[in-house]
Amino acid sequence: MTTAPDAHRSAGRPRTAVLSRERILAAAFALADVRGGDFTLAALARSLGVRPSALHHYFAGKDELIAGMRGQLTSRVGDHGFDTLPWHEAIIPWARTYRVTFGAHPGIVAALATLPVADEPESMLDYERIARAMHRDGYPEHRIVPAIVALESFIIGSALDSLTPEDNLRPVSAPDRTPHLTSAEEAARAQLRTHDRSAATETFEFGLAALVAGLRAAGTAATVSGPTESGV
Amino acid sequence: MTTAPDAHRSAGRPRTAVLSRERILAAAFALADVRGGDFTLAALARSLGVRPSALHHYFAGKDELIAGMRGQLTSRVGDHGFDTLPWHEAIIPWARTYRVTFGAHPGIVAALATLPVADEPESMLDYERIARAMHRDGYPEHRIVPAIVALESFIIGSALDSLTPEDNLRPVSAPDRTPHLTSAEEAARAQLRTHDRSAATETFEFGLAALVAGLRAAGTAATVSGPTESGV
DNA sequence: ACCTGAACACCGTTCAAGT
DNA sequence: ACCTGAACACCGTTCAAGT
Repeated sequence: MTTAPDAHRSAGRPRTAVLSRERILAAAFALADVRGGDFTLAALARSLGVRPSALHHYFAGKDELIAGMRGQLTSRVGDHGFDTLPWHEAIIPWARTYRVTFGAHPGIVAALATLPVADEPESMLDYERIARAMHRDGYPEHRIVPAIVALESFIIGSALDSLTPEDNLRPVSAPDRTPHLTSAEEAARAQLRTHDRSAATETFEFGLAALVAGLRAAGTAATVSGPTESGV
Repeated sequence: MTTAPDAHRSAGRPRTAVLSRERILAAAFALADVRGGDFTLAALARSLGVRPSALHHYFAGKDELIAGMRGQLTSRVGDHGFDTLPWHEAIIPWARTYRVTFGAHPGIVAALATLPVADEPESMLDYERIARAMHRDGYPEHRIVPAIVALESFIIGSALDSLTPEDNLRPVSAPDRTPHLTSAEEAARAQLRTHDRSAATETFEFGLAALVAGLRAAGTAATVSGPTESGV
């Protein structure tokens, strides 16, 4: 929370611009970091010592601001050795970074996940690296995009999961009505103590390894079955 | 959009109650069905021919309303033969239903995914069925909950993905800068024409099969590796 | 008990007015 | 060009007042 450097600034154009896309984005991330804090343009303007209307000079609206944040986050994820490692190895640190990068801003993940990716160059170059590595490693051409999107869905879902209160799935209310779930929960909890990781992170690592292994195997298998759209 | 049966109702208590939790929830789902429509209490009240403040008689606030919707959706998912089929078979139709049930309400998925699951009995009984089946099939006790949560993360992420515009990942802007991604996208698109499914559904089926296969294999493998929390 | 109507403290966005 | 300040059309929530 940056305090206003000059709270009672006079009207009219300042001698030197107090705002910039960079400064606004930085303040926006700082605002999105706080947990329960509602991510509003009013609060953002307040933290910058400025009126809300001033923000519209740099971003057309709230959606464009969030899109800007998303673009900056995507470019932060960066490369993870896709050129030197097999795709199924390089994808692991990439997925980890992706999850913590997006999960680090509780006030905004939902908006980031929901907002249509308006064809960002950053995302495209990110995907291109992965697609190239998978192609090089002989992954079936028509399954490359589905595999990447499936991974992304899991990562986004995991980022959202990491924001829920810790004891989310713990059946406190009626342990006698959910005996198997309760004992499974306890077993998982006991296992957790041997690691330096949260339950959400442990689950993510477990699921990620499983998904990547499954995607790898599917890259060499014959076909995938399932019902038609109209049959659902 | 239900129109008000009596738009200019007089003030004071009506002879017979015009609202109920059931009626409000039904109208809320109808409202959440429309794509771009903002899900507001004002719009909900309007569709019920009632003032916004009247809703607070049945739900403490917007969050409680959404929690009520979530509970109703969860109980709709229901059983899918976990008692008679192996968990890795019964889980497939369960996951499909889960995704379409939550994905059917664009205006609300993000809120559903974000809102902390306040210990709903419906969810707990749902998870109990799965946990019992996995336990019966010899799945390692401490991995049952992580497996379920990983699946749920994938499903939530896929539900969000299914709401984005169709050509989301298609690199329209600079196909020459993303050659591998572009050709992979085209190959996937060609493959898609042979099925009666959307790209999102195809990806979901592919990823689901891979994840379940991976989780199954992890249930018989030795250990899962990964970095510690502090090392991320 | 069940709803209206007014009130409160907010939103995001637009736009004339100042320098 | 860059910001303020007022204005607009909204929000969700509270609460006295009516029947």
